[in-house]
Amino acid sequence: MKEFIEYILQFGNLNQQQLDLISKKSAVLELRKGDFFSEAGKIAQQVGFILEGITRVCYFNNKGEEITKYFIDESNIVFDIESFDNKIASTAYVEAITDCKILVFSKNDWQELLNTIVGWDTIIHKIISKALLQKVERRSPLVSDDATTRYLKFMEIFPNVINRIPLSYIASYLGITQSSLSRIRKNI
Amino acid sequence: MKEFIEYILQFGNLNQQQLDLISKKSAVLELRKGDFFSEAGKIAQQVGFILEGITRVCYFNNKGEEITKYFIDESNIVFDIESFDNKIASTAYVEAITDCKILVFSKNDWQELLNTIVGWDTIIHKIISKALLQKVERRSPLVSDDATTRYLKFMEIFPNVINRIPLSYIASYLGITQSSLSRIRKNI
DNA sequence: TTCATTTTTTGCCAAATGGCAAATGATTCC
DNA sequence: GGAATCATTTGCCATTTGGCAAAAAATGAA
Repeated sequence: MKEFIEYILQFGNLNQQQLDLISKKSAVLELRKGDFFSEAGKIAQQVGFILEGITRVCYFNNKGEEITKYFIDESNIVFDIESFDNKIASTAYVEAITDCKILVFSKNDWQELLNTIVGWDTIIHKIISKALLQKVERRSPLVSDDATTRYLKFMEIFPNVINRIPLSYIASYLGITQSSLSRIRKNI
Repeated sequence: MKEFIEYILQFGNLNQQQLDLISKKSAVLELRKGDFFSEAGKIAQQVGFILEGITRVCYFNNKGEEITKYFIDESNIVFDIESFDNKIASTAYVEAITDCKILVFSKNDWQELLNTIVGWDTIIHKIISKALLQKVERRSPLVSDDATTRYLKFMEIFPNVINRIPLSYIASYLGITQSSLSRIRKNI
């Protein structure tokens, strides 16, 4: 919980009473490696904040290949706004790729916090904007660089992910095959 | 202006008086092909809405190559939030790649609208979230598909851009060389 | 430890893409 | 119209990456 409080206070001020209320509405969800936080085809029902572990957001392309869109690790929000806000089916899976502890808020509680805490909506908007911007920035280099450069940038962006997850997920994130990535690593 | 009113009313309701105020604060900026709407290294000073024409957001990578991150065309917002909000130097250029008419709001006027019009901030947040989501969705396929598929998807996403801009920009957006794109087109 | 399973590396060859330069085509300006 | 400029296509060959399958290494369970 402490991590989450710290996180949100970056984006605006809240008093102790407000923080307590937020705290009271949250729960800790424990996922085993391989469990799903949310699934494609279902409407997102909760907002999460990763306390421990790594998740990946993925989908299946039209060839049936599983594509990793990005990773979400400690101290980041895991949240499918589009599905949550618009009540439409999610297009991606969020899978725990290590054991995870995730702070979660249900849809109802989340809404209640928005209605109760003055300024909470502004903080949330800032958090969401930042998270989305981050995603854009993390995807862009993947397009224009060659595979080796992409891998080097990946290591910069996710230094604490590299040795904790299978190579295949990284390859799928980088848009290359596992074999190619293995060869690329050998040459570094 | 009509286009902009229509655009914002998708995201929330405003009365005539409010719309008039918004109208009054806007100006029309005309750019010639090749002109910059904003430049890397400078702090974004305005919010734009494209009435006519196409712009591209681009930057130079560490090899000195010019990379097109994405295109922004008619009826879309052109806005570097990160630079605008945080008063930090922009990391990208926004270049008109056809002659453009852009509705612009200065930083001051924009701020004034936020302070004056109740509910404007919520609408803006929705607009920004949507624009950012769109960017993420437009970048993702570029990573995991082969070049031909990327080009086909590009044509779906930007049907009215293809024949109005040079091939080289599209190639740079797709992350391939102009020659490769030319060959790919021949095979379709 | 030992066996089974999963993950990673490697070899082979095919296919895709890049780099460079020249040829062709289109546009603009005088 | 003609010259200059810019955009696109093409040829040639080098390099990168993919596809497939087998070997090697790492991990986990009994």
